[in-house]
Amino acid sequence: MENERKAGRPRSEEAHQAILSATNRLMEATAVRNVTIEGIAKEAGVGRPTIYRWWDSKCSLVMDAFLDSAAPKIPFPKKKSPVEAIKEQVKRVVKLLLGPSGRIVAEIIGEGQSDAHVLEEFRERFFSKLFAPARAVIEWGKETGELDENLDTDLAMDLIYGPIYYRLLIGHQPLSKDFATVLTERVIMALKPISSKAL
Amino acid sequence: MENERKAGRPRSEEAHQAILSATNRLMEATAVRNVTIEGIAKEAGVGRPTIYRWWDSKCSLVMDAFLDSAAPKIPFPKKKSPVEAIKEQVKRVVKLLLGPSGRIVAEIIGEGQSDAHVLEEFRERFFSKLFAPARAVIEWGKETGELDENLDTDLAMDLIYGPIYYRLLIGHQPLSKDFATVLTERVIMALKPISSKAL
Amino acid sequence: MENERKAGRPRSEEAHQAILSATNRLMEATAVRNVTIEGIAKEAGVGRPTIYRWWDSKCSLVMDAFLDSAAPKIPFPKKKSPVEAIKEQVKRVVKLLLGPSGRIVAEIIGEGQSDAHVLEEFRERFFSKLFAPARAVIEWGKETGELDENLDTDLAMDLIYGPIYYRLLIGHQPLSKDFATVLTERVIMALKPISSKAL
Amino acid sequence: MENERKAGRPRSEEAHQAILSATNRLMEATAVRNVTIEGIAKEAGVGRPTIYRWWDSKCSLVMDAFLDSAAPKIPFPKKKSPVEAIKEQVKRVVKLLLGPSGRIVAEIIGEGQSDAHVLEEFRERFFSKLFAPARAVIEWGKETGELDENLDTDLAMDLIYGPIYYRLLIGHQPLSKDFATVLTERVIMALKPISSKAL
DNA sequence: CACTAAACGAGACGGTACGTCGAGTCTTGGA
DNA sequence: TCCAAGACTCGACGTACCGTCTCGTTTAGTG
Repeated sequence: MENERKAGRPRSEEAHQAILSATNRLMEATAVRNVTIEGIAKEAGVGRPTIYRWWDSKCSLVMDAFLDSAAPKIPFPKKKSPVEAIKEQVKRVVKLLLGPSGRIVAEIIGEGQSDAHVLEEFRERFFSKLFAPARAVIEWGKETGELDENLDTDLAMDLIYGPIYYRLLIGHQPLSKDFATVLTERVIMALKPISSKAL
Repeated sequence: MENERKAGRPRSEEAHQAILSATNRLMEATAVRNVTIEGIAKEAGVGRPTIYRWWDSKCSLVMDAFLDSAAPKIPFPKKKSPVEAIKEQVKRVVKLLLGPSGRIVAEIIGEGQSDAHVLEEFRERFFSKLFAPARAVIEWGKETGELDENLDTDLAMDLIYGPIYYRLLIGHQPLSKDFATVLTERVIMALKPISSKAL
Repeated sequence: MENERKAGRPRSEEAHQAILSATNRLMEATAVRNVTIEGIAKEAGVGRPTIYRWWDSKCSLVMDAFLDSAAPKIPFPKKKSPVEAIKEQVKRVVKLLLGPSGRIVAEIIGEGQSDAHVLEEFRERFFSKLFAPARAVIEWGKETGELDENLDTDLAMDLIYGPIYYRLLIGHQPLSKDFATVLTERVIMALKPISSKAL
Repeated sequence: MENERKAGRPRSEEAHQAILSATNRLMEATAVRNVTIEGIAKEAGVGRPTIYRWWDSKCSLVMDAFLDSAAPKIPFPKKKSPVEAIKEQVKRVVKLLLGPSGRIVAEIIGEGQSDAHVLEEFRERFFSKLFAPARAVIEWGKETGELDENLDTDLAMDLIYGPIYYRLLIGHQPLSKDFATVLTERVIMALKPISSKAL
């Protein structure tokens, strides 16, 4: 009833996966920029039209492939306090970006600068998923009073993660665990209730 | 003495400028990604080899062209206090990035994600120049005591400008004058002496 | 007893005819060369494999379709004399080739140049059928003495029909009724008993 | 003065010849139909665009290649009489078509059935050149009175060469030297003055 | 003042990858 | 068992740029 496909050979899940994993292999081996549809087809042992049948651009394929494999699960551990939770999460994000995913994330964002679709997909499918828990923690902090209740959550997110992506993308200074530590220490100061200053 | 070229037709400054301005015109018209050497040559009325003679890649040409024209001079006005100076400068940077240069900067950074040269040139020729005064202001603030004297200047830079570039590059939230205002208000809190905490 | 098919869905005569007539429609609309199996399947509302099940190549399908519809019946009228009969028949062949079938015949022969099967099928199924009566007339003429009794029938056929197909295929001069007339007048001269020359 | 090309790298005669001879090699090895631009490029060690720069279709390339190499010089020997000359020339044409050129000629004509350009080029560049002398001989025969002075030269050409190409293209009977002989013997009868009949 | 040598425009070169089309095969579910 | 639908691999298509390579033509400065 809800089955819309009436007839026809069903999509080959085998080919589908072969394409995704070939894409991932190539993304790890070379710059995303230099990954070509042709190369993916060859690596996957698949006809090029098969790729074009299911993805309308290299970008959506790259996104799919990235999310399919590297798509990082950053489990958000319940911590005793919001501040502790933030510290912990920043550590994990930095750790993730220090790994091979970091370069790929950066390159995808890079591609996105000249292709709005990529950026949009990236935000919707990777970003918002990854950061939803972080937003929740900030809200939690605002409720408990540990963070300024007037704090704009979007701004808070940018204060925390902006510097991280900044370093990732500009590369003027390396990302590192230590950076994560000192960053959070400082940034937390900006998130606390202003009243404390009044003391 | 160091002049090695003895004879021969000297480099045509005319062609040089034609190439740079053609590049700028094209960068404004389309994505940097889609600017081609071929297109530049045609637009400039110049042979392709002439471009390759003087630039070894599209990227360095793009950088040169960008710096040649759009290269923003952000004059750093002396202000009564470091904090005021920071606020003022952030406002100007955001204003700059809101203009047409913003997209180009973003695209260059984007290209840089798959080409280390671009990123390096970008940092050396645009970035460090643009932000040298900002660093100076932070140092000044540390001296006057308005900012924490133990503050790492690099970290401070990232705290201030990270969120801006983050928004520029990810596009999850728009850059705006208001953002500049609230951003600095918050971020300044993170830069102040921790002594207040000692209370 | 001779029915070997025990069970299963019987062959759809409907589909069979749909394919043939779709092919004819397309052959009339475009060059045989540009008729594709894909196009036929779509036009006939039929799956591509169904076509491959019954015809092993586009060529045999095209032949079948051509014979199925356009396959010209050139009824051979009994005439008082062999020479009259030849004249009459040439007229009819030319008339046929001047019509839409002419182009299709030419195109099939054209395809045949790079595919021996086509040519063979064409000869066996179209050609020999069409020209069997003509051969009979020539034999008749040889018997009555109107034509040279030593005349090789194959040669005679080529003398008569060669020039017609020559014009059809090369196109250096147009086929026409007049051509048919003058052609036969001349060619008959070559078929008569040589003895007449001895006079 | 008549030099129109002002600047730019001149066309590589090397590449030009490599393409032509590669095409010829492939045409001899496989059906013209199955010769691909890609294959030619590879065989010639040449980039595909180089071919497209100079030929707008496979057909014109094939024609050029054919004329470049196989382009048969059928020297027309002066004979004592027109009839002898015709016999001699028919022999040579048949001999030519019996060789490897025959198949290629047939295939080109075949391609021409679905592409008017090919046929036109074929007629203009191969056909008319090849047959100009034959026409001259017929005219000569008409002048000397050996051939019917009222004979239409076009028709005469078709009577002579029609049967040959007919066999070449239909393949119902083989071309052969003997065929050439008996053909001319008969066909000459049709070309002689009709007056003989009056006797 | 002629000569020389570098830089110029033009554009052809061998390539790579693009996105599309059609061929012929294979695999479903339904009739 | 046959059908429609349609996904599959394969390979050629014609195009856009790439970066390199001649060409013949300026155009300074040197000898």
